[in-house]
Amino acid sequence: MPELPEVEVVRAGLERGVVGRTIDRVSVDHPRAVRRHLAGARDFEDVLAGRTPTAAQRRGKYLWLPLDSGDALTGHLGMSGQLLVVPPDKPDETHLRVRFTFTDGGRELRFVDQRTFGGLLVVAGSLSGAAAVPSTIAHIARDPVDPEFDDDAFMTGVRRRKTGIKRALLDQTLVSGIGNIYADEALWRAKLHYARATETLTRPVLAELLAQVRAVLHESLAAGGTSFDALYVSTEGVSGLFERELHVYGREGEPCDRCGAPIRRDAFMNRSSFTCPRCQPRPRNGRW
DNA sequence: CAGTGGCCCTGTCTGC
DNA sequence: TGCAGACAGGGCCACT
Repeated sequence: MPELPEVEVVRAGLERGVVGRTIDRVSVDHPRAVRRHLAGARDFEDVLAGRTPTAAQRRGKYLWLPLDSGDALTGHLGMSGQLLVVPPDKPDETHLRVRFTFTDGGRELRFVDQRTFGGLLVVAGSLSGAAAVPSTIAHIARDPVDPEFDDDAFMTGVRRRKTGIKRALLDQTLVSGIGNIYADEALWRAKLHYARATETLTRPVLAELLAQVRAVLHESLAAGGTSFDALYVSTEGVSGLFERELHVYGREGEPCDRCGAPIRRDAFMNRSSFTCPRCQPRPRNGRW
């Protein structure tokens, strides 16, 4: 559920709450949370003790903290991951997976994850250049709010695909940060059906879609992200307020805010797609 | 090679 | 009441 706006809220919280503080001890309570750290949970704990995060970075839905050692603590929240900065005497969360304490004795960093789709790992010495990203994230495209995002390359890339537009929006190697919620919202705003064939979309249509993607991401950021339940919260445990501004996602049967037609839910890629059947007519033969 | 679909995981909700 | 099944879904990986 955390998509770009939610992950950005967490990144900002890490910048405020963790950067510049020296890690004292790390304890992994659930090995699956560090399964991508191939050297194992014990190594994860050992290599982080005594290290100091120097920044909090994000690309798409990935987060990383460059460390004074030159390594990077990298993470993904998956479906239900939370990074909380809380007082040490706060009772442990039910799904606490990793705990970080700091040498100043102040607030702890806790990785909490009910469904364990998320995870943390340390990527060794991969941050030499100023713009470098950890090697495990190198295949992820820039996101639409990144100043260096290449609009032309995105439009060319979409038109070269042979698939539906929503699949393209969800492909993190083409454009990152967009998940099921914001894909549906941006497509509704652009009046495009999710199955529209990518090769039929003109550059002006794609430019408009990209503008709507950016609009919905920025509006959600301003609202602190979208929280359907307690699964997405900021580092301070605060929910976002953007759910009340959603036009289609999760609104099956409710009237479209533009035309009044009841919102439709379709099965799509083992999940759901929400559309207005009138504003976003289903293309024939994947075309129009 | 690109595109597609199955799977991982747990809590909540619905229907028999 | 109890239990099975559906659903939530990002990303990885196997398969076509």
